[in-house]
Amino acid sequence: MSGVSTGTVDRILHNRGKVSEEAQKKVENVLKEIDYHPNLIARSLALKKNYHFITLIPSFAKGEYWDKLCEGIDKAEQELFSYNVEIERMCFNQYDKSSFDALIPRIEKADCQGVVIATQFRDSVVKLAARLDQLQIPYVLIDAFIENTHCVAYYGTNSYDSGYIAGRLLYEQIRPDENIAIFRFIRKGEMQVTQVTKREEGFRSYLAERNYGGRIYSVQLHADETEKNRSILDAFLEEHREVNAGIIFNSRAHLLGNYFHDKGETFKLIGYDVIDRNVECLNDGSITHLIAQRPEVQGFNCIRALFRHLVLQEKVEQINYMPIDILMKENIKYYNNYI
Amino acid sequence: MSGVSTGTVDRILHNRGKVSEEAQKKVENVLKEIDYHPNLIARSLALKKNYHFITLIPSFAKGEYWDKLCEGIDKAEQELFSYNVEIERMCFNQYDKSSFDALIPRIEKADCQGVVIATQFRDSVVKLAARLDQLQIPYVLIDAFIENTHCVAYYGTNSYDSGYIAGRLLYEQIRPDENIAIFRFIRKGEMQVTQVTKREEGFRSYLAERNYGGRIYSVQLHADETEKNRSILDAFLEEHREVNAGIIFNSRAHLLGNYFHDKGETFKLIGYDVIDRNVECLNDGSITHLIAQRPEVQGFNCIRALFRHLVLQEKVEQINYMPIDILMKENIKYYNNYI
DNA sequence: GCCCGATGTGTGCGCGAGCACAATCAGATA
DNA sequence: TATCTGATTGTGCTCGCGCACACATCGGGC
Repeated sequence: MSGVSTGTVDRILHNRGKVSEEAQKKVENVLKEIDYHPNLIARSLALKKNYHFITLIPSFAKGEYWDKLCEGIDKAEQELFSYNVEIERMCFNQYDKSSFDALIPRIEKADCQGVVIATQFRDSVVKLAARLDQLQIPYVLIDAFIENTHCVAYYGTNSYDSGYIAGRLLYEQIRPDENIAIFRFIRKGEMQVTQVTKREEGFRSYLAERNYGGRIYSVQLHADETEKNRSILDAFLEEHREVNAGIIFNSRAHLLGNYFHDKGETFKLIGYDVIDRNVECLNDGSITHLIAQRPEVQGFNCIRALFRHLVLQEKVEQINYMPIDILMKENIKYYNNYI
Repeated sequence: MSGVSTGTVDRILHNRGKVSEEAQKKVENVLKEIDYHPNLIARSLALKKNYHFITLIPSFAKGEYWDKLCEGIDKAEQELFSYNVEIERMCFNQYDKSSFDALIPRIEKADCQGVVIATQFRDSVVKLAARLDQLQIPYVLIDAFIENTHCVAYYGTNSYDSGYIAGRLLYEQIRPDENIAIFRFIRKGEMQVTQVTKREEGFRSYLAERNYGGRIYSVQLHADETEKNRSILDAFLEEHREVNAGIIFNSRAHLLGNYFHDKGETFKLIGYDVIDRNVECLNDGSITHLIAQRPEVQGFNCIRALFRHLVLQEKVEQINYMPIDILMKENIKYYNNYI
């Protein structure tokens, strides 16, 4: 259209220089005129580049949070198959920082084009991020945002606000001076996750703003010790017969739900995360509300962010707070994986 | 790999016949061995087909439901640009069936490959669907599912259940015998939408199951007549001072929210749809809950369904109920357009 | 022995881009 | 005038696939 060869147009599009001003002008005019946009499909075909992404997330069992997140990653991988995007999944033990650290050298050697990182271990992530910055490998963070990094994108919820909402949900179910319980599961060697701390802060803030006048008991339970927990709970409830509402800030609400269900007692319980076992409790009434985000969407978006950044070269929003979803028995069945 | 030419492989892949059994075997073995999947990108490039989709939705103002839905459609169009997908938007007047009917011949003449239809006018949609079935043009329904059609997909919410949930949300805020109000906006010539009827059924069912003992008043208001409504509401609230909770089953909750806000009165109000004006009310406290679905996701998915069906030739789930989202002041700000 | 159609099989082009390399041209230099 | 040089510009191949068309082989009818 402008009377020059495709080679010249190519030079202009990618401004590789070596083009006369005259040609430049002519071509630019035509580009504007026809509102030219490169055909990304043809480009991807011609480039024939392979994209190797690595995901670094905690290992998981079927139906758990990270399993659902992985579903989203799988979906993204399928969808991007024809763009030669391949995803390598590396898992670490979320209760063992060293298992995370051990993966760092493997990533450096892997010759990958992008990394998705679950931010369980803040310091290690900062270290890894710095290394990736050096290597100019883009990365995406899931779960908690970490300021000192140059991540391409972050996907997670605002923990404080999700706790704040939990505050409202519980508060609306009790009298303004009714005592409540916060349940905690401690596992040997497991440190308190920031996320959980922040949720609790938000929760307490809401109650404080409402001038809530009850007492908040803290009940310590032990992961994987059902019998011991049973007696702790029995003792607690015996001592505090007036307490019939509580909250737990991680995804283990089902352990409590099962306890109350077995006992045939109704208790207003709020928990986090739509994992299969929590959903069962929601359905049988032993959990009243779940606060959640869509892990599948989160996983999908992480991969897509890398893809958009690298392949489509679009600008990706850096901080992406996931919507905070409120699930009850009545709407859980429609909480499908719309990706 | 199997010693035959690409032409033969092509014949086998598309089973166009004219292939010896021997060649067939050899090629199939290799295909299995390398787990062959066609490169959709290259295919789409080679086919160089243009896809012309038409959307048939009500006309809208900025920030309204259908506007948001259109955002999703825009997004899909952008994303599918390189696949030569083009979308023509046809709008009708949602209060005038004839405006819908008038578009039917235009669609028939338009030589399109797919249609998205908002199901305001059931009979007309059935007629159009039958015509499209004849022409073998796939179509997707939004809003209400209509049984007698062969739509490729349907995206919408279950109206009954979304009303049922509203029942719970309101019930939890009142005493079990406290009187409440259902507000309705009547517009001249506007017929009651099925969706609204179903929501009310669900709502009443919930209360009935709870053995709710209060009275449910029905308050008739008039769209576009603010002054008249003000006096109707003044009169109603004067007569029924005990009523301070209510619901409205369409997206016009903001009209009531504004009324209560102006009056400086607190009233527990539940409404539908995250449209801009409802969000303002949620934020200033004049609406307590909104029940919603993500219109952007819905719009996006409709187009994507046609794309997947026609271009990717994937199987698309026919009935897709959208999640029923519960929005409050505290979580509305995170209700972004994650597509 | 020749032409015929039927049945298999192979070849070449192009979709829209990227990229390496070849070609052209004007002016400077020997 | 012939050669060289640097600045431009053009050409040709490739990516993986679809498709039209050319080609080869074989048996049957005249």
